[in-house]
Order: sequence, then structure tokens, then C-alpha cells
Amino acid sequence: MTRKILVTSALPYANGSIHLGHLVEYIQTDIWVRFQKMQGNECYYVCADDTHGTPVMLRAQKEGITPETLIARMHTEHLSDFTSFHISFDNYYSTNSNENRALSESVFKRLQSANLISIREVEQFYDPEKKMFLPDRFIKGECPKCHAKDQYGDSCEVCGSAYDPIELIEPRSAISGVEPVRKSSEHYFFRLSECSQFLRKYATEAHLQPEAAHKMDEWFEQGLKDWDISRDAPYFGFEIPGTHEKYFYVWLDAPIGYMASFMNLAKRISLDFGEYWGADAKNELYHFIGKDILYFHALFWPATLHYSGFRTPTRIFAHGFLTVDGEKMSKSRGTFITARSFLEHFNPETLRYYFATKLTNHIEDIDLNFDNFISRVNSDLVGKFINIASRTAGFIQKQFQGKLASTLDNPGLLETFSKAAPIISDAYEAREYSRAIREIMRLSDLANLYIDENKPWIMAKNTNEDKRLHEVLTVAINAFRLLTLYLKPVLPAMAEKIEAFLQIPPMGFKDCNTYLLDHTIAPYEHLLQRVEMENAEKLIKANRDNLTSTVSREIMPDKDISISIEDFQRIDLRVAQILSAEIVEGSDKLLRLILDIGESKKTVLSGIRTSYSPEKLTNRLVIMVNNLIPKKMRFGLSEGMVLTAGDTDIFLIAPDIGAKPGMKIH
RNA sequence: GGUGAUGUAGCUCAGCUGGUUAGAGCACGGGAUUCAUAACCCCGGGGUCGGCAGUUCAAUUCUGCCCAUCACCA
Repeated sequence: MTRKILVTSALPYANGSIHLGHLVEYIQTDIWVRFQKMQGNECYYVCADDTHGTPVMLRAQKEGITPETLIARMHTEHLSDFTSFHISFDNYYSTNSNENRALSESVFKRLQSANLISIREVEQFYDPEKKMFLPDRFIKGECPKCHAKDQYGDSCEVCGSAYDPIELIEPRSAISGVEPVRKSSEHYFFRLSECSQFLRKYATEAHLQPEAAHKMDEWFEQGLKDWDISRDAPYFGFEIPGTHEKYFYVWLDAPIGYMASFMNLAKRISLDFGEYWGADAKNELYHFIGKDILYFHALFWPATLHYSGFRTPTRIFAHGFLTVDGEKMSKSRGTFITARSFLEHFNPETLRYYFATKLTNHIEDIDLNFDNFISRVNSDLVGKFINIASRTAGFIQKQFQGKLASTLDNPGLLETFSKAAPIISDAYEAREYSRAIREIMRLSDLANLYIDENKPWIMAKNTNEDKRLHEVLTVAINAFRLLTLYLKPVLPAMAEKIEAFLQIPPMGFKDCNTYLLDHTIAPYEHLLQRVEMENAEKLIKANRDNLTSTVSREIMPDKDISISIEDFQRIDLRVAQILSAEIVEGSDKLLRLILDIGESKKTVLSGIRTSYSPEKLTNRLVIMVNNLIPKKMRFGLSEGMVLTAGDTDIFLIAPDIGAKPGMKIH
């Protein structure tokens, strides 16, 4: 039976860039969603930018733009980062939408009629200069316990104690620096204390992870407190209906953003909203979240939903945080790594794979250790998995014109692979990705061992063993196909490349019992570069450097980096045509290119062999730096360089069709 | 401070409800091999399973205490 499933990840806040910590969650969720789709289930994955609240408002002010402009920019940036990491949202929306406003208002009104909203006076710090109430994080002062200076209003980073902002010694507004005054105002409260019976029941039914259930018990024991859901103007958010200058606290409308994003999707592709969110909806609903926001998702959110006439989540899946080299991510250490900078140094799928080897269904922190990352990617992905195709495909091409045999040498091996499908899919379903990966790597070892035992390279020398050779290779390629299928939720882009190589339609789990026989495959091209420690070092350095220049870069160009137009014009860039390309003997990476630049020819030694084979380059147009001082290398003279993009995967830069060799570039 | 989680080979981690000589991958040493981007295959060294007590015929696995690390405190 086809399950109907709606999945969400927590909404990233529109005040900062996506970093590797965020990606743990999106990658975890995306693997699960892709797995569900491969199982043939109807599964939708929605998310949105979380756009409201004081930090967004203040940042927009600081940049001199409207909050709407800021959140539009962040939305574009976030979505582009997610897309690069192959996060396959069915909808990526915004909490600042008409749907979300309508739903938030309606939820509020229904809670009001259920008599779950109360109004109370609250005394808070107020910045008399900025004329606004200050959230705890925007008040700084001396810690009342350990007397450390310059601590936030809610807790001390030095001694770790938590307190009320009013206890701070010599409090200051972090925005204006003036001393805040105490001022009272009317606040709206959601009477969570009235919901504890319902929530206790819900906590049991939702089958929370043991750690989460434990935490819930702790909260129940302490007694649930009412929740302040209003904020005073100025505030960027939705005004509360029937009030003047009172706004919904961002945490009220943020989870409603899940519904709003789905509503927007539902309209577009004609889904029934009620089947997913109605009070008695039967479809499944899952939220993936970080452990820090369990309180909001396991208490406020189900209560809000239930008492406003909607369904509650089927399950809530919490995960731990990311540490880097065993320590909390730190901007000054350069381990606060942004998604974007990772992409400049590594293939995104290497991170997806690494996280998959670490992720379990427990709320445990996972560690990014670069030594470990490099060894996992190089030995598992390149050395074990890809190696299977790499060491056999050549024979299929050369000896059998790319065609697989119609019979198998050892069907038993492939049966073992097929039989592993339920083990692997159970592990994915249970979010025990590390278990799935262990099993897949065990199978990869079996495949490599099988090839080793049968030694196709020996058989290839004896023509009388052709039939057996053909069958052995066919088993190997089929093993590779099944491994690809099993890894596909984790490595979607690579799986797509491999499907093109095997010339087969997109695979799903139902394909785990069929084999490719009497079928022609394409020539093999290498699928993944090894990763190197050097790149990790560059990545960390880039993030450390970025810290110091972030502020100035947003406001004015950095003088050290900026160049004048005259500086640029000193570089003589020309369109060039590759007349010939050949491998430089004795070198790992170099190709010798003979380039036509109109009036003359030049020789360039270029380190692009890892990404381009010479036979593919002849007649291509490229861009070359013509006035570079010629460099004498061990293998001869190089009279310039050709422009490329990327560090590990290298891409030649090419002019548009019609350009002629020798044309100057300005 | 309160609460929780974790602590198994150099590194990253498996070890289900307690039961024969505690496992894997990587790293390391030796061998074999050359099809594969030095990848792959075989063999090996290496662990008082954080410490101390207790329950038990038997504890890495259960209980208590201690130590260390990490996280959370709406």
C-alpha cells in the first residue's frame, strides 16, 4: 500500500547563512524523503525560511533595507545552498506569506474561542532611545553569579548559569548601549498549563525517541508554564487580530509555516490540504528537528494544533548537533563552516555520505573529523564502491563492445545483494543510516573480493575463457548497480550519473531483484575525485579569514582585494582553440595543450587531466592568459594558462559559439 | 547549580534482552597482485570495554558511587 507522507525540516532563520550544522538536518531529512520516494510512497518535503522577529528587523535596519528585501535575499541564498547539496524540497516557502498570515490568525482565533488565550501585564526591559522592548539576547551586563562582564540577558557564557535579565548588574541595551528601563505592557499568553493532560497522552502516542520522552517527563514534572506569544511594536511579523501594535511572537507563526508551505504546494499541484492537516487526517506527518527545539515541537506545537482543530504530528525526530574535531563549531577556529564555502572545496555528496555514515536515530551529537572524513570518502566511496565499476567497465567496453552477458557466472552473489535490500531499507526507514552504510560497504567488500578471486585481467588474456569472463564482469556490474541503488538516497546525483552510465531508467527499491542482462552500457567515465587534507585546511582557513572580513565586505568593498580597471586590463586574455592535447609522461595531472591563438601557436602545460581526458579536448575553444611569464617546468616550457573553475572538479571556461581564436577578452 | 547523554584498539564506531579466545573500517607492519585515479586481496601486531564497589555460576552488557567529556535549562 502506498503511504502518504508529509515531511518537514526545521525552518532556517533568515538572519544568517546555512552552515554545516544546519546541513546535518537537511541531509538527514532529504535521505529519508528520497528513500520514501524510492519505496514508491507518496512523500512531500516542505520547508521555508523563518523570517520574523527582532533579529531580522534589526539587521535590515542596520543594512538600511526593508525586512522584506532582506528576507527575499536570504531566501534566494538559502535555497541555492540547499539545491547545491541536492536537498529536494517539494516546496521551499517563507513564513512571511499570505497563507501563513491567514493560518496564524485562524489558529489564534480558535485558541481564543477555546479559552486558551489569557492577557497579563509583563514587566520587561525597554530601550528608551530605540523605543522598543528588548529580548533577553539584546541585553548585556555583568553576570550576577560570577561577575563576568558583557554577558547576555538570559545566561552567562563564562559560568553557564541561567538567570532573568532583571538580575544583571549594570544592564545595557546591546542595540543602543543606553541603560534600559523597566516598563510594563500587556502580553497574550497561550495557556499551556491547561494542556498537560492532553500533552502527556500525546507524548505516549507519538513514540518519541527515548531521550526525548525522558526530557518530556522532566518538563511535565516541573509543570508546564503558560507561553508568552505576543511582542510589542516595533516588530517584524504578523499583527495580532483585534489588537493595536501587538504582534505574534515569531515562534508562534514559525511552525505554522510548515502548514503554510504545504498549503501553497497543495494549491499548486492539487493536493487535499485537509487529508494532511485536518483533525482526523490519516496521512503521516513527520518533523525533523534539532534537539534544541524539542520544547517547541513536542509541547507548544501539538497543543497549538490540537486545540485549534488540526491534527498532531505522527512522530517528531530529533537529532544532535554537529561538532568539528570534537569541539563546538567556532567562528574563530574556522570550524563554523558555511555550506557555500564547503562547496568551493569539496563535492557536496562527500558530505552527504559522511553524515550518513554517522547518523543514527538517537539524539547524539555527531562529529566532523577531517581525517575521518577523508578516509571515509577515499576508502569507502572511491576505493570500494566506485572501484568496482572502474576496474571492470574497461573490459566490458574493450572485449564485449559494452554489452553485458545474458547469463551470470555466480547468481548466488547477486542473490546475497538482493537479499540485503530489506535490511538496508529497514535501516533507512528507522533513520539508522550508519547501519545501512555499514551493510552496503560489507557488500562492496564482497564484490571486490569476488573480482579478485576471479581475476578477469587473467581471463582477458585467454580467448578461450571469454564466456566466463563475460559472465564474471556482468556479475560485477550488476553488483555495482545494486550498490548504487542502495546508496541512491544518500548520493542522488552520483546515482543519476551511474544510471546514465548503465543506460537504465531511474531506479527504485522495487528494482532490487532484477538484473541487467544482455544489455549495453556506456563507456565508463570516472565518477568521483579523492579528497585531500589540503582542501580541508583551505576550507578552515577560508572560514577563519571570512570572519574578519564579513562585516566590512557587506558594507564596502575590501581595499586589499579590489583592483582598478587598469589592473584588470593588464591581463591579456584571448580566445584559444586546442589543436592537440596529450598526456605529459611522468606527471599525474598535466596535459600538454597546443593552442591556436590566431596569429600564433602556444604550448601550455595544464593540470586538468584529473577532469579531462585528452581526446575530448581537441578543437575546443578555451580562454587563455596570453601574457603570463612563460614558466620552465620539468616537462618543458609552459607559455600561459587556460582558465578553469573549481578546485577538485575542474571545469574549463569556454567562450560562446562563434568566437574565433585570437579574439581579445575585455 | 539542575538535568541528560556519552566514555570499547592510534582514529571513527558495531556489540540485540548478561554466557565460549571483544568485532569492523581506517591507520600501522609483512606478504601477494597489477584490472582499477597506489585502488584491490591475504596475514599480523595492538584493547585490564573510563575507575571503584556490588548483584550473579558468569558483566563490556544490570545496580550504586566516583572521574572525564559534551549538551540542554523553554
